Amino acid sequence: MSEPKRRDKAATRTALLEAARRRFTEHGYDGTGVRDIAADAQVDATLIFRYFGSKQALFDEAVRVDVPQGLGRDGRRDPAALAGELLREIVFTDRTAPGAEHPLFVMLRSAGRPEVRAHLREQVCDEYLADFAERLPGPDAGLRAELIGGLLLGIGLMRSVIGSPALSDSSIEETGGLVAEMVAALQAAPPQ
Amino acid sequence: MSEPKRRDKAATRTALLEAARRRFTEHGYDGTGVRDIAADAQVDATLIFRYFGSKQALFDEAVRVDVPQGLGRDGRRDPAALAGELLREIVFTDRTAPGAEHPLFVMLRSAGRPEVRAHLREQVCDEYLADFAERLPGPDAGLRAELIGGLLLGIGLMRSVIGSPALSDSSIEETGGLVAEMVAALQAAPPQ
DNA sequence: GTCTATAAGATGATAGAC
DNA sequence: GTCTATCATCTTATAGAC
Repeated sequence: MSEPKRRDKAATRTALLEAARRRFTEHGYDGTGVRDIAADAQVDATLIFRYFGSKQALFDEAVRVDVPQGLGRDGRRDPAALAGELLREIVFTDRTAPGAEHPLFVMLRSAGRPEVRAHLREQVCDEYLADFAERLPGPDAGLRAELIGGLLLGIGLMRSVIGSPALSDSSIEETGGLVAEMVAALQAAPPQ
Repeated sequence: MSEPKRRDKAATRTALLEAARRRFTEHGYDGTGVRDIAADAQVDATLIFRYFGSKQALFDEAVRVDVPQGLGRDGRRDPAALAGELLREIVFTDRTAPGAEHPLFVMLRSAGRPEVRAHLREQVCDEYLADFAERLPGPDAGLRAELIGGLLLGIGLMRSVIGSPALSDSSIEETGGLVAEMVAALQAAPPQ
């Protein structure tokens, strides 16, 4: 028998991070124990504290995401195209991959914690939606931008947590085409 | 000093149910302890087991909702009007009221539990969205219906858990007008 | 670099006194 | 109809042996 364990700090860390992302995504922060994560990663639970300090710190690192700055900032993309990009980046990720669910949805499932909610609002409203508000007409541009955010988040929710049949099976082209129409309508809508 | 407590079974039960709905909505199933609920309701924690049997049973009763059957079944309402009704019923409830958040969002925050997810999918897809699919054109009517579901759920999410500024402050008329435009666009969209 | 043992506290749930 | 006391189990986290 070879070594009983991979004596490799980096590999252990990565394995823990991926297992954490999977567990937190599926069961939320409170529903996940450090023992569960460690078992999935096939390492000892105490290593979590050795490498990350605490369960909370592991969570923070597992859901950390760098929002792609200025998604269409150089080009003058219209809102529908922007929405399409976000749809691909956030919603239509390959969820068969190791820790592939987008961090936004991991946070959504752990939104019981106030700090997680604050982080979520910051990221969604201030980072992702800022570009939309600039490109939408009317005095209610902010509201329209948030409606687009709600649409994208809702689609992701239907696919990942609710598991609705049609959306879960649909291709990004199919869904993206319909979403583009909805966003275009929002752009054309008269002030309410 | 008068009686130390309201000796009233019905009142205690109701108080527990309302406190449970509030707690479960805000902190999710796992983030809520029976002691928390009892403290909010100002009764003893053991009464939860006396009246409901278990924490899980209390949760089930707290989130039970009767889907209004056949929302526009008698009238031949179009999807945009139907969406408006759901928006009012599900999203724009008065959240200052006692246990007012719609049960769907309580479930969403406790979606770590598989049974809750199943219940959620059943209610959203089979009950709420069935009426839409019938009224939408094209071979992808089911997909379009789920997009509407995602939009409504996403809007509720932005308001309740994310707390996005514009949507949270908006009136149902304002938001409803924009939602109607988006749903109409979905109705008019060519098959993808 | 990894594991054993354990601390210190919270959890859901029960039995029985009042 | 309500409360006290308690159980068994689970939690995060730490100290220290190997």
